[in-house]
Amino acid sequence: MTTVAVRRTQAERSAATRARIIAATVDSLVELGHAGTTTLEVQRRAAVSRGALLHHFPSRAELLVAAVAELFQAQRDVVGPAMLRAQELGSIDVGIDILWLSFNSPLAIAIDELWSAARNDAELRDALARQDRDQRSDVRALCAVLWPGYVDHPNYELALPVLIDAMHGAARARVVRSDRATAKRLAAWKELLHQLWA
Amino acid sequence: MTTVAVRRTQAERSAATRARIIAATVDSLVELGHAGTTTLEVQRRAAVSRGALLHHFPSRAELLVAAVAELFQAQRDVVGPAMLRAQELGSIDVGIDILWLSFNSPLAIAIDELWSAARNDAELRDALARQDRDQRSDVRALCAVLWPGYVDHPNYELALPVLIDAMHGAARARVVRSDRATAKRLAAWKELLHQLWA
DNA sequence: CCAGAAACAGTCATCCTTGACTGTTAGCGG
DNA sequence: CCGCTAACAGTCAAGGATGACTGTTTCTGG
Repeated sequence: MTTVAVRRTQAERSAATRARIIAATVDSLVELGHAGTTTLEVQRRAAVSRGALLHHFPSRAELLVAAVAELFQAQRDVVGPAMLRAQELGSIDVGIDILWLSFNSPLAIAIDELWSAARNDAELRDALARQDRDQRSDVRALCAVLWPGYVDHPNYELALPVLIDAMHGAARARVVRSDRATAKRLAAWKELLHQLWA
Repeated sequence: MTTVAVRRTQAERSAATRARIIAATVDSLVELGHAGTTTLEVQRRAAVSRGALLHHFPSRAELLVAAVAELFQAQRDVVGPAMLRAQELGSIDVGIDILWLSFNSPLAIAIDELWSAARNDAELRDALARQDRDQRSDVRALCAVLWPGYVDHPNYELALPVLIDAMHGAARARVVRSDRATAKRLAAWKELLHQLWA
């Protein structure tokens, strides 16, 4: 019984394996957190041998850093579709709902998990700092699309960072709070922007 | 050479050792994070034997839960003195500076570290959820003292949760951002409250 | 003053993780 | 078609963490 596998170039095989490994890493980060994401766990989830894993990522640190880059790219693909689906762009309320999505994706959770680890890992911290700068630009651009009518409002630059920080904080606090509390937050943010951008 | 140690009751000895262990745990949480806070590390810092540590806290989990309670109590003692030192209570700016203190103490960092771990530890999560409720009451009471002149303002209830969430988010983002960014945040919050509570 | 319990001390087996190491296969350039 | 290299497979040693276990000291109630 000979293998009748589809012939693939080495580059294709390699890329596929690498992608599987990173996807497994992200899944593990979401489900088990940074501490639970051992190289063995990733290896199991990706169904690769130890040799394959170590070949692509010589150390656990390099694996996580690679995951950072991947997460950043994937995060971009989360909000875009939501924006396209939104009928009534320009509304404060719809904009906040969409923006909140980007803090709720599994990717955001994985990134958050890495932030925690970064406090004691200089290499990871640098990687995340660079990624954070890029991501902030993205978010700013996103907001400009969400609320084109308000970008020139004198309170626009004031409210945006506060709103984003608040979402960060609320997303984090969700671990120990109820869903109802989160819903209240959403309402409060909408009310706040309505007042500030009146 | 007989020991000439001061005679202490068992309860005193026990309490002292227990306190040393918890203090060491908090220190380790701040310096090394949750993952780095092993029972061995705590044992070394507290200069106690393994038997002593395991006697007071049979498992690592119980140690961390005990640290939660201790942290909560200690957190209370951070802001109080700052409030007393403040000359000009009632001012928005001073109030924000003081409130921000409570997010900068080592204790806040340790608590944050435990929040990260709580996502994968039900026992810890429950302990933190209870503590979070208490702490939120405390913060509300603190704000009432900081801004007695605004508690009846129609926007008071609206602004407070947003401000606190934003501080949470900013405190967390500090890991990957500059101090200058933090200073900007402080200014923005002040400006925001000035507008909302005009 | 003494029996017993609480508070500590020190050691150990077990488990887990990590990355190094050796062996094998599949594709690519010449 | 052939030698080489990248891609993968599987095993292993070293280190560290955890909690169980046994032994010793210190206090307290009767």
